[in-house]
Amino acid sequence: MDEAGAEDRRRMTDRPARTANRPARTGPDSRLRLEDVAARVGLSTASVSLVLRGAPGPSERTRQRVLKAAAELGYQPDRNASLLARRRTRLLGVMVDIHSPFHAELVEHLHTAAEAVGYDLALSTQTRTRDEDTAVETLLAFRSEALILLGPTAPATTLTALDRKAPVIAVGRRIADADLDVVRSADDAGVGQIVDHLAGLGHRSIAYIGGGKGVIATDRRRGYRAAMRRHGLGEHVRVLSGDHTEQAGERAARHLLDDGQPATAVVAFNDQCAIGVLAALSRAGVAVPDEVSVAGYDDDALSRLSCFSLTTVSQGAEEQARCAVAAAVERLDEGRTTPREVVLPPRLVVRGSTAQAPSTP
Amino acid sequence: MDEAGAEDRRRMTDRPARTANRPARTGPDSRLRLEDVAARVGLSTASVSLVLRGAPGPSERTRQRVLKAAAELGYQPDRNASLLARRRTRLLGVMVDIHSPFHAELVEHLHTAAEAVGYDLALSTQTRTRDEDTAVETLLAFRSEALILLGPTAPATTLTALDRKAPVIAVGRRIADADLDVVRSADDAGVGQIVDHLAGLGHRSIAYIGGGKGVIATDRRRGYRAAMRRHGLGEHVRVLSGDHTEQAGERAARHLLDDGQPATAVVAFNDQCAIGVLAALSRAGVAVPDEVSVAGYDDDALSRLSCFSLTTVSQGAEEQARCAVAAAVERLDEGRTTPREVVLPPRLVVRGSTAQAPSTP
DNA sequence: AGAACTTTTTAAAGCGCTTTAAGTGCTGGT
DNA sequence: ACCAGCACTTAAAGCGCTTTAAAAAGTTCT
Repeated sequence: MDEAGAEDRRRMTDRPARTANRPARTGPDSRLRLEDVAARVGLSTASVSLVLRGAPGPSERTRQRVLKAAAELGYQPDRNASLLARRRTRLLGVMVDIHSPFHAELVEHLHTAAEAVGYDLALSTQTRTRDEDTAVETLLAFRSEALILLGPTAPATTLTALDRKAPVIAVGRRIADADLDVVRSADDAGVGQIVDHLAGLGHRSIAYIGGGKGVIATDRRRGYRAAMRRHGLGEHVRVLSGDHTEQAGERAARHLLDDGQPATAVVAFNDQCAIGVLAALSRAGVAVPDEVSVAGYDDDALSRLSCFSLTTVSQGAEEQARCAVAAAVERLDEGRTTPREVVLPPRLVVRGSTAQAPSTP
Repeated sequence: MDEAGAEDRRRMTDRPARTANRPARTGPDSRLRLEDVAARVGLSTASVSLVLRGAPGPSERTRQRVLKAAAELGYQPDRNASLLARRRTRLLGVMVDIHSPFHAELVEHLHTAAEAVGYDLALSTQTRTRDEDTAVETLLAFRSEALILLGPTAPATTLTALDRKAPVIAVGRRIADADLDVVRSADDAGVGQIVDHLAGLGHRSIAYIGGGKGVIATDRRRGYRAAMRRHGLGEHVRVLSGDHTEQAGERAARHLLDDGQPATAVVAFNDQCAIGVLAALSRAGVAVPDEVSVAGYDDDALSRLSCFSLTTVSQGAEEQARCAVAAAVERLDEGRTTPREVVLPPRLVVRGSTAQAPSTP
């Protein structure tokens, strides 16, 4: 009875039953459909759909039979069709710079965070040959419901415009006057923690190597100044110009060495730059951390190398990822419409490049 | 006339015309449909579809009007719906380890290569918390037509099984006896080039630090042995055990130093390991490259740092990416069914860590 | 046994797009 | 006039799934 019913039903579809004569090696169009498994158990596609999504309704018996059949057939639902049918895609579009190790970490945590709330991730990368716009277009074409942009460089106006197509969550960059969600870490506080750490070790002459004039660089520099003053070291404030490169670090370090009054500690804009400092000091025969302490920022993979063992600041990728996903969910599922900025405290990572200030006899 | 027609047509759909009362801030379900732009110009969706895909048929006048309307409305096609309707997705699923800089480069080139042949990329990453299976499942759920797996670690049997669902192209790893496409670089030849380079600089005592017992490590070690023999340096062959880490490099380097007869050149399994060697040598006061030359493998970002300036071997990401996409296209569009292995020659990158062998007086 | 529910199951209408067969007008030839 | 032939256009049938309203099958209670 059951079987006969199944046969009839199959014949009702006007497409030939592909299941029967499927070639061993399947081409692009050879996948099983919901209907195939429905036919197998002699039920409607509706029931099968219900079971497969764990929706309430089907009886236990039906449930078992369907699951068994689906497993035997190796059925795999077509996400596209499914998403087209429900009105939602439950897809979060993530733009990353695939060359950035920090973004890599973020993506890792975004995955887990998104999964927890039943969302999927669509990844699109911006590279030297593929700009932000293209990446975002792709994300939109996949019908991402929200856009999580890691370190976007587009101007605030562009982002605001984009936000009208889908909620935008900018991660890692402070964005002035844009009407959108921002998740970032407190760069000033991060540098502040480094200065606290060094001051606690007895350092007084703590120099800073800046990172240029970007938003982030400005914040970090401000954090340095504020922390120095907080420790009553206002007169020791010393900012050298630099950028995010190793070369800048080397240059700045040489400047310091050539000076009459070298610092006992150097804080660099980021890890790359700090490594330049290390290189220059080592070349000059200055011992780190015995004579000079050095600190970076970002907790790059670099800073973990035993030959550097750099004290640095970690940006808390996991927390940022969680907040970004939470922000997206609030927008999509909880109807929040007013933009929100989340600023997270970074975390000091003490390694071997900082130590007690040399005793000044 | 035109306008009235448009009105009628719009009313024919039983969904309320969303275009009219769309909220300023669009929710997940607020996008324009093909029908909206069709209504705007008073044409059928079929014509609009034709125009938008640049298909032949529509007249120039129609073409212009449609394009104009689409632009004005800011229409963006729904990729999902579109892909569901054609039977193809033209999507290549790419599994990457998002933490790998080399994969990052590959992805970059995969993008351009895929675009050139009209394919799109779906990215899915494997991480510490997300295994290969999950990543591949995602790719399949998006209905990728082929799977490009970067550095897959799954056993050959698993990959072969997977290949029956969609053509699999394994990149970067030699896979014995699996019935699938492989694109990789010739690891043995790469190490051979390093040895050639060093031998050409007059080195005779060239030691090698192995990378364990993986497929790649085996190939590289074989390449070292073969090259040494080719240069008549068979009796100088010296393989130290190691792995892919900095620590292994340090350990091996200390071994060499403690030995009575240290080598004048050290070739490491990879860059990380080579950097461990550099660290150990520097600590021991041995000058690189004046006393000892050091070389790595992979052309990591690390090796480019000026403080290392490591001679190494680049794997030619671009070429590998091109070949991987080409392989996928052959499978999908040209009906190739027999597996093919593409082995590309790597490229020596000479930097500052290798130099003329010290004259032995 | 039949009413009044409750639990399961399903038919059918889409989702937004592509595609094909069938139109609809126009030429121009006879 | 009439028809063949051409250039466009479009109605309609899907793609594989979800969802809803309604039918079918079971229960329980008088």
